[in-house]
Amino acid sequence: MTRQSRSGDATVAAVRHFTRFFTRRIGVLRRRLYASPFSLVEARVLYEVAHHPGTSAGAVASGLGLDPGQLSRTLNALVRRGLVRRRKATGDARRHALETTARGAKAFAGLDSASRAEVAALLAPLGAHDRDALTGALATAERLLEPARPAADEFVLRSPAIGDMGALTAAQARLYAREYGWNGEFEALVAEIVAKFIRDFDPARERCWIADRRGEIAGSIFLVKESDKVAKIRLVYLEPWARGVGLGRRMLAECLAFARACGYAKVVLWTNDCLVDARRLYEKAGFVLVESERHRSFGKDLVGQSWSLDLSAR
Amino acid sequence: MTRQSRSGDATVAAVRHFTRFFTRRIGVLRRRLYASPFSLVEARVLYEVAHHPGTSAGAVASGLGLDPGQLSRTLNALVRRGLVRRRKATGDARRHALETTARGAKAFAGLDSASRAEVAALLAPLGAHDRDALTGALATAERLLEPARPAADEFVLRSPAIGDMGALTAAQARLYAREYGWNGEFEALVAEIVAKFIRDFDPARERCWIADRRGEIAGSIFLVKESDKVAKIRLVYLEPWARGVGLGRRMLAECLAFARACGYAKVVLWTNDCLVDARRLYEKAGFVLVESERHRSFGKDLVGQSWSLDLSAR
DNA sequence: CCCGATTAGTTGACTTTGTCAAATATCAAT
DNA sequence: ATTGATATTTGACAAAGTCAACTAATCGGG
Repeated sequence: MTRQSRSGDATVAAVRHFTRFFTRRIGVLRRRLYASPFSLVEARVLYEVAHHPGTSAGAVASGLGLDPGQLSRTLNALVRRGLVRRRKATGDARRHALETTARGAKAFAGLDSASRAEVAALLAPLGAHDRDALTGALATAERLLEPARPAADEFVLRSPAIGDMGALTAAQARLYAREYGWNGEFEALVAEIVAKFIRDFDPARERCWIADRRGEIAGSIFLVKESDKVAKIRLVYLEPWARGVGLGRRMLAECLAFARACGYAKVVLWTNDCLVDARRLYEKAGFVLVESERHRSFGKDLVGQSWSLDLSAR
Repeated sequence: MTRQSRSGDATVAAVRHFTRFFTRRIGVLRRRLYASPFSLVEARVLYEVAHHPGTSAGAVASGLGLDPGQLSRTLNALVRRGLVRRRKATGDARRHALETTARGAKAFAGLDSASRAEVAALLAPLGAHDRDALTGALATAERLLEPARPAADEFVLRSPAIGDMGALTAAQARLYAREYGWNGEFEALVAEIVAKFIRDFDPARERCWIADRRGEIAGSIFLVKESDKVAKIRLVYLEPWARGVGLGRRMLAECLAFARACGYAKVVLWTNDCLVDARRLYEKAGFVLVESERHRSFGKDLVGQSWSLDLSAR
């Protein structure tokens, strides 16, 4: 997937290249639509109205990037054909609430499934792995091109698949390298931890959760067995773009629920004091700081912290 | 980045979602062009002619996905304005060779740099890491959407950056899982090997090459020290889409040249007999099979092979 | 409650883009 | 030279996109 820091120019070139490529590729997809009785814009408007019943013309126009005038005319055509209804909106008489008629909904369903089939045909030659890779790549591209915070409900907590351990290693190594300047030593440490996790995995008492958004890894948390009564949380991380939507809390809660269900009496973890957000998370969950010691690791002077949570209390 | 096998439907939905997103995003970029005296199609045609001097109308039309008629008129407009020249092509009098005039080249340069600046502005909020991630993601997406074999000269051999070891681990684990059904044990092994490589790295006598195509990892090869006189090749792999363009040979050659320069007398490697392509590569480079033994690893019954190359001979 | 400024949407008058079929000029091969 | 293909142009439109003027409602003070 990645990378050696390239110049800004190279990225600009890559984006322009992709834009040209995709314009051509989309062009092909678009043209196909002409087997239907709808023009491309009509189909897009129908899609928008079908997906957001009750929207206003303005919302549709800005959602599709269309000129309000053009949209008005397109809507007229759809209304004339009995596919879309304009209804008085509640409160503001300037705007109309738009919705599809029964006929419009049916026409849209036809269009939609045709479009789906077309894309499915495009993807037919790809194997499962390539599909997953494509899904993730598109999610990454969109996230980076669109400066908007993802919604909490887009994240799924799932167990790891093959390759995820390596991907996690890469993600964490890169994250801490750019945020704190840690060196390859940290990547080696993570690689050793995940290798050990795979080798000694006890499915009944250990688990790993991957936070996944549209096929892109957003974070992780591991629970491993230290002894019969003590579990240890490891490799907690969250991509910066996935922070601030309560995902960390959710992951920790999931992890602790599992620890309780396993009958552990205590959960411990080790972290560094520079990871402020994570520390706050542990405190809120009831963890207490047990020990703190200076150490030199990953090319930096750090302060390691041991935290502990008593599960038998409560 | 990644993934847990999702249904075909989910990928279709992801592609459709991205198409809508990108259509809107491109729309914004396109409109900006209108500050110039060129229409969008004129600009695109000018771009194509400037980049491929001497092309024919047909080539431009199919390259941009334009109707030949539309293109003909657009060319007329550009010729009328003195920006493009039609010249008799050598051999075939039906087609004209197209090229920009001096004025056309100048106009194009202005457009081009404006477009570059615009994309650069779009990317301005991104840090180096995000830029690299975007570059790689776009390369992945394009590769998967366009069924065309990459050209040999697009691949660069470079040394690893932070995160590459984890990414390699993921890539190899996934590759061998889908091609040969190997399980997580293999991923653990790779993670251990890369961890050890980082920890014990001897820059004078060891090296790792990453094959990189447009920010996407396409393969790897490692040379590590076994003893003063013996080096070992490890973790050789090549993505299926990067095969068949002589890249494997190039990587092995690079690696062996380095081994020679280091003064090693012998290079050894261990592989499995099911990796047929790799074996052929080693044979061609002069390696001889030293030993072969059955073993059970990665959830499969395999035949391991030790190969050796004497560097002192020759 | 009224008044000016804003906002949502419509309409008219365009230009640009995209489509399709027919026409013209070669070319390649018998 | 004739025939069937290929490259490009032209004509006639349909669809998409732009821009400014216009209508009707709403909002935020006085």
